[in-house]
Amino acid sequence: MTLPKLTKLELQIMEALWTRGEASIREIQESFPEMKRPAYTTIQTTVYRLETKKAVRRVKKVGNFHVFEAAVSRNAAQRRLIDDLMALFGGRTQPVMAHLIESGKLTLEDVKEAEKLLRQLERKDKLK
Amino acid sequence: MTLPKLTKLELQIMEALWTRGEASIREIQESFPEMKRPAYTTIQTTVYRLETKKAVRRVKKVGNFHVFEAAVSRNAAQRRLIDDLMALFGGRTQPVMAHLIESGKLTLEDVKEAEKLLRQLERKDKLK
DNA sequence: TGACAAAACATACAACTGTAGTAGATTAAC
DNA sequence: GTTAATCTACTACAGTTGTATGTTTTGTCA
Repeated sequence: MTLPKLTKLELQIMEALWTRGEASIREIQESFPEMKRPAYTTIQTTVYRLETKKAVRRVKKVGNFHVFEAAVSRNAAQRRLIDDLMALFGGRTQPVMAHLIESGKLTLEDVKEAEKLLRQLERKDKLK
Repeated sequence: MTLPKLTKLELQIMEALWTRGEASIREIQESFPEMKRPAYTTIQTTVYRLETKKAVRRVKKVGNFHVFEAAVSRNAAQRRLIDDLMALFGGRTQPVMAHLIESGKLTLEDVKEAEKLLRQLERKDKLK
């Protein structure tokens, strides 16, 4: 059972659920910056679709509205995004890194941090 | 004039053009691994759409077939892909790096390489 | 030069996505 | 209880993408 592919809007909705834990359609809608807030029913339809994809589930009903929560973790969803991108690059990280650097998004600190993480991981691997 | 968003199939077609320089529909089609080779007309339709998007142009006609070439660079297209992904992460590279590391795609060499690149860039910046 | 092969071009169509309107149900508020 | 606000559930529709078919054009070779 692989986790579904999520679109941009779907991800924004998931983001609201991930940060809040639970939310109603209205709350999700209001989490969008006022200037680019889709109609209530747009959010609703998309949440329903997420439900069909098993990315979201309803947890309870309060008053006359339902409360939803994420059924897939942020981590898994993000991993999926990155894996998909990497597949487009034939799994090679080098071009990706190069682009990140050229565009100035990757700083020396980021890289140092990454290096630390890697060394930690290495140690852990040795233990087993 | 921003460069168009390309889908997976479109990118695969572009890849064929980027590596070959020029190619006919037939050649593009045959660049796909036999087991997952779309029909000739599928490629054709998609190339036409790429033409509409100005990502591809026809350079000449040889015999009764057209020869196409990429009208956007691999570099620009890849940059676009990564920018789009980064936007989903709010521009923060950290989570992306973390995922790459966790999934074992990013090695210590990769990171060292990135560091070198960064230092070079830094020097260049100082000069101006 | 006429038949055949290959390519081009136009058209189609279903799935998916973003978008939203409407009708009817539910709840809250007097 | 009646009404106003809010939700839900259903329906719709246009743009994009992957897929392909059918028809027309072009080129080649006997």
